[in-house]
Amino acid sequence: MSYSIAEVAELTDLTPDTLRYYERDGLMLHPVDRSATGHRRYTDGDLTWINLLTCLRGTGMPIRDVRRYAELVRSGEGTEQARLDLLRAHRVQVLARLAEVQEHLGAIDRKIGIYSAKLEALDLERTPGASVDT
Amino acid sequence: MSYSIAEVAELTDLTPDTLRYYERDGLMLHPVDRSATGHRRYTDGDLTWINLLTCLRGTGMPIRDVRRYAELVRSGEGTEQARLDLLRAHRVQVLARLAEVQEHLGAIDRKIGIYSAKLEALDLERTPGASVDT
DNA sequence: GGTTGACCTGGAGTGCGCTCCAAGGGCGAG
DNA sequence: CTCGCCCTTGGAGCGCACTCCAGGTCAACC
Repeated sequence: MSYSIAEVAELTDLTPDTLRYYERDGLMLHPVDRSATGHRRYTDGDLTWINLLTCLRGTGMPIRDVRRYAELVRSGEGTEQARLDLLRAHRVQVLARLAEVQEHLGAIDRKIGIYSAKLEALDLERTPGASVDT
Repeated sequence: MSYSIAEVAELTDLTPDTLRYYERDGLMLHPVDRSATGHRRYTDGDLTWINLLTCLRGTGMPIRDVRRYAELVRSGEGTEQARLDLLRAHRVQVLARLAEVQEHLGAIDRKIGIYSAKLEALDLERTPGASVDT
């Protein structure tokens, strides 16, 4: 099975431009295969890889680190420890970032609570007969 | 109590440049007070506000939306519903983003698990007498 | 044979969020 | 009086990650 760039764009939620950009920038394991007319033909293996790219990018890994990871995989056996180190380091960063976001979100939630209470109080004022339990 | 820009930078983990940038860009509620010599003097109220800015920015709200929120607060009473709407919309986005990151992170964790197992197996191979429980 | 449409390439452009810089003011220490 | 320091302003520059464009190739269809 092989796919055109438009099909892959559809399947991965990336744009054709982004797919070409990733390839140029060394994020793919190999240059993508070409048809007789020079059009890209993506394999299932390519899709699997792009999926991993998406996970790394989607968790905020910078392009340059993704490229570094791709280079390690490309280098083949013997780089497993380095790959693992890279992924683990990234994992630590993501967890830290998640914790930070959750903390900030907590503060925002408290703010939302304050505004909600304020507005509800105003509502009750305007409709004095309304039930307290709504 | 009032603070120099350097002190605020220290307290908020922002740079003086960023603080000036936020002010220029309309993210502050008011232009910051100045000393007789034209130096910025931040109040405790300013600090509280910057803290909120940090929560919004730290959860990924774009500058332009933070500015919009600042404008609403500046406009005073009557904008509470709009502020609440803005915060709630942001909250929804943050939760969606968090879920996405967590999903991607799960995939990465599985990858880490695979590499860990692989490398552990290799280790055992190299040190045949080692205990299985380490 | 002309047109359409998908794709190609190299390179320029964009939006975001800072970040840095040059030129200058004011003030205390030596 | 000079030096060093902290601050001012307006404006330029930067890194990131795309995103867009011009000009061209090829195959298929009318």
